[in-house]
Amino acid sequence: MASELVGALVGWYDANARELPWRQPDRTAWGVLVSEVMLQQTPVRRVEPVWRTWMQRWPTPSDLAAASAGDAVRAWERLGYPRRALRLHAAATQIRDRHAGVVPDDLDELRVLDGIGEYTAAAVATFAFGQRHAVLDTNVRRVLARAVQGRAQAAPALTAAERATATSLLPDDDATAARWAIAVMELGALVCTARQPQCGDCPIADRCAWQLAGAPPYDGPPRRGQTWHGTDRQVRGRLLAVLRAAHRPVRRADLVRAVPDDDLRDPHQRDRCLAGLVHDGLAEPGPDDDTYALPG
DNA sequence: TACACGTGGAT
DNA sequence: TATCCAAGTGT
Repeated sequence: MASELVGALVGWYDANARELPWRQPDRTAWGVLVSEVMLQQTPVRRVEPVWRTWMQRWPTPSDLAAASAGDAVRAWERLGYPRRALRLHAAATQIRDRHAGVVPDDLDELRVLDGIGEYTAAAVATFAFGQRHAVLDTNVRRVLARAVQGRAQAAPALTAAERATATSLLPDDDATAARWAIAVMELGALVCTARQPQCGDCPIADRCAWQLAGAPPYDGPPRRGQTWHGTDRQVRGRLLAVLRAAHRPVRRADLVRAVPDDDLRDPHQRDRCLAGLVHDGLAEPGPDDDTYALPG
């Protein structure tokens, strides 16, 4: 029965998968790794053009490692969460120094690279190297929550039970498991979506536990919404946008102009955020202590 | 475990 | 307009 599920989903994927550059036959493991980091919390449409430019400029980990961290942050453009650019740069350096510039194909070796967590390590091992791993991202968790568990959405945090379910569904051989993994994720991205699932287009709707239960609404613990307006995150973003746009050190007065007092939640917010950016390695103070720039 | 961390499109 | 959501990770 599980094999029927696999066949239905893999067949659907072959007919409906998006053509993305990191899925092309000429893709590299590095390209897959870069795509996975960029796609963390950022939609495909916004990643694609940045990924193309990035890969043209830095076609191998060693190429990126030879650049400055600031160049990486600037090339990250407006994908968001710019610490990912810093970590990707650090991972490239680690790949150059510890793996002779070759992206490792071992799950545990991938997992300890900067910015590579449980999901991304499994994704690279699976999509770039065709291995057999449970790949649990938000899409897969939602599909399994519905199709297997019969619930409208997954729990707020990944559970051991979900890992066990995903592992139990994995086809035996590596190649099929890898195709299954990408197929489930694509179904979650295109059909079994969070807001308005297109169950009429779903290849497994007839055996979906959630559909068979009458599509009951979510009854788990509420998800905390992301706060935004007036937060440090917003102020950090505005400060960093100024540093990114400038190609020389920026005076404090220019940062004050970008984030005026009236926009602050408290009088110390701007200084606190600036210090936070410096602490995170996203900004560096100049020798005079009156200028800031992206890291060199 | 819960929270911090950017940005922009969709509803 | 406000809220939700998008291929998560680090602390």
